Amino acid sequence: MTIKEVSEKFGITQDTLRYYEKAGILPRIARTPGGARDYRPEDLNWVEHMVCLRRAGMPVESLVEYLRLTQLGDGTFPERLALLREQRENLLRQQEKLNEAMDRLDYKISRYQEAVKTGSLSWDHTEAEP
Amino acid sequence: MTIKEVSEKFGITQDTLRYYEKAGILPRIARTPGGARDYRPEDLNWVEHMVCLRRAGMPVESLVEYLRLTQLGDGTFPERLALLREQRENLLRQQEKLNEAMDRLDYKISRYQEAVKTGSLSWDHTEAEP
DNA sequence: ATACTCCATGGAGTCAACTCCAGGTCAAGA
DNA sequence: TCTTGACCTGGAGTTGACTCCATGGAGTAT
Repeated sequence: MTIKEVSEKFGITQDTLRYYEKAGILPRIARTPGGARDYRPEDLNWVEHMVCLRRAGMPVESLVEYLRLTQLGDGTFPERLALLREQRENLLRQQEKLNEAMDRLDYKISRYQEAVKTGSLSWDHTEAEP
Repeated sequence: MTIKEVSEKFGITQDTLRYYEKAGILPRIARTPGGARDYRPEDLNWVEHMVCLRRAGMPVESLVEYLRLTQLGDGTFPERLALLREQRENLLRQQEKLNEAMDRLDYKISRYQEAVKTGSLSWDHTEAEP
């Protein structure tokens, strides 16, 4: 599969794919005789995995380490497990922050809806207008 | 309240607080006769609000607009509502990405746990090892 | 042979959001 | 009065993650 097809399949640019490979979160992709990247099915799985984790905000640096361990073979299962657990904790913290912000937004939205309907905002000690 | 106290209260640096003010996501903070910032209780509410939304990844730019509208008065309720709704959509999308990544991590973690126990990883078509 | 399109590389540039720093003011304590 | 510590400002520097660009090779259609 060409880089163009892969970039379209996953909705990221070709530049990003090349950057990921250089950065080390994708393995060295096979080349055609002419030198063009030729993504194999296993590569696509890994690309999808990385794209998903990146979209959730996992740092490239951690993913580099993860690929490195994976390529070192089965002996690194415990380290990989530790790394994934740590990242899971990070995602969990991120989820909490999102939920907190979501609650705030929902509260504000409901207040503004009210205000738009009645034309004024009744005072509330939880308000934070400067 | 001094900038030091505020920074400790919310776990952000003094530099960040000054940056937020300059960037326009905090209102102009009152000063002591000597020129030092003196955060009032309403300021603290707003700071908390901004810190919470920033932690969830809401862009500074949107928050600037939000503060601007707020300071323009009650006539901007509809715009503020629209802005908050838009940001709510963003958080929702972010939540979905997080959930997707979380599922992947959990799956991987369970597989690695198994592997660490048995000493090997049985093959699985959903695997994405490069 | 020419043109066109896709792809490669190395390196520079961009962007958001801080973070750090130099040089200076101010108030309180020894 | 001198020192110390917290604070000020404007501006430069950093970080992470891309994104863009100039230049050049390959493969295909005319």
